[in-house]
Amino acid sequence: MPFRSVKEQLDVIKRNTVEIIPEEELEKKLEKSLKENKPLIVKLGCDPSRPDLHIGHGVVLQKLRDFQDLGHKVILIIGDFTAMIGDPSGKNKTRPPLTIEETKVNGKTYFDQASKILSEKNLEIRYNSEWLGNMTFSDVIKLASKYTVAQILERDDFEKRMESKTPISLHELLYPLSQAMDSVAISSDVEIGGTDQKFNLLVGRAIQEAYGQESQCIVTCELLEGTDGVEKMSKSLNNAICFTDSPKDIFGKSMSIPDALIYKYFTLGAMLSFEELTEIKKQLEDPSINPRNLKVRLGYELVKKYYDEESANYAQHEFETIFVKKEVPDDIPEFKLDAKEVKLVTLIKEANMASTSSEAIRLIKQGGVTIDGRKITDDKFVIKPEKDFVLKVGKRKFLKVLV
RNA sequence: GGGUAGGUAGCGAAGCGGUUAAACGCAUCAGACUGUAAAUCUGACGGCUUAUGCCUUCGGAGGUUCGAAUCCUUCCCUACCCA
Repeated sequence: MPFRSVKEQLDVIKRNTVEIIPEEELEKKLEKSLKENKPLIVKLGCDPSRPDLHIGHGVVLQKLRDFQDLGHKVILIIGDFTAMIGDPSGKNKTRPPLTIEETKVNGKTYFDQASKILSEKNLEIRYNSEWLGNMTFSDVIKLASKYTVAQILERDDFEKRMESKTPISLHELLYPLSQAMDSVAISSDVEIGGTDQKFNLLVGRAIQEAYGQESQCIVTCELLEGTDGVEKMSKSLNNAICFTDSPKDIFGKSMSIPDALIYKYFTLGAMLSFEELTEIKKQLEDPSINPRNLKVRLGYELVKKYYDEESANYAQHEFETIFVKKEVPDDIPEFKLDAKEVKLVTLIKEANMASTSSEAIRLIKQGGVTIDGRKITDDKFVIKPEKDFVLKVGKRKFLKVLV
């Protein structure tokens, strides 16, 4: 398949990226690829210890997709072997290592989710245990000799951990090197990652060179803040909009982001076209337009991107019903009640509306529980239902109880 | 190898023999309010079918005591300084 001109390709590649290092080299690679009609090898490393993808990952995956659409070959590396080390980034703590089996399962999950964005064309998946698992100790020593302690310790995470006196295990220092080895193994031309991966990606360049290869170019993408607006998006920080979230959740979570983040989410999350973004920007600056309405649009666009238009409409409708009109949504889970009478606490717990009875009691006492819209604050309340009823626990848990 | 400081609930961090299920902050959840699952304010925040009751928690295991997160012994783990 014919490639587009270098300039056109660069335009696509540059969109929503932070840095291309070094840009001239990428240009040369693209020229060469065009001349020889040979696709570039584009690498993305995936961490199977955290298989829950969120829209922050979406930014990077979309970039990968761009490369696919430009006709290049994308290799997704499932870091099943490196997961046994645990990437020291993100959390300033040593991560619990995973077994190879766990990482295999997670890798599959990762891929399933990633295919919401990636195309099947021009895609290859490799597990890095394939080559890292076969390295002998002397191979490791050879690899380790290519980089210095001072260079490794330059990495931001390590520096911070040294400062705060949190432990760094020796094997964690090897993480950037093993990731670099992946680049050597597949002779990647380009590696993509979030800006937090910059260090690792650069190590890849150095190690490839040390192994007699041409260095990869690196393309970094912006990180998306989580719904709290402060920390970067991460499942463990509970501020992530995940690929696997229900349309309802994606919508609701979008509504909960701070106003300042609206534009960024439209750009990086929903990835609207340039024209649409300009329009959004204009609306954001217009004081007569309620930012809430833009968030409604955002929620809609995100659901549309990750599900479809119908789900988006539905999620929006549900949100309006529950939170604006404060009504019961159309579609709520059902629970068949067998007994003639039951304590409310028991029912809440058994229907999984609360995880413990203490929690159920708390919810009742705090006025968070209603039956058919009637607030129940007596924690000893016993239900003797004659007909079906709707139980509401907290803000957004509904249950239709069938008698 | 020598020394010092530590390991407390989801996280951070007080407490250092009794009224301590354990201050405080963050996170979480609920209520009020609203433009929203935003912000703010208020409250809850170990478990038990609910009890001025019982059970389980302060790195692990023992011990002293009427009583231990707090004292002792021992083991495990971490950081820092010196070598």
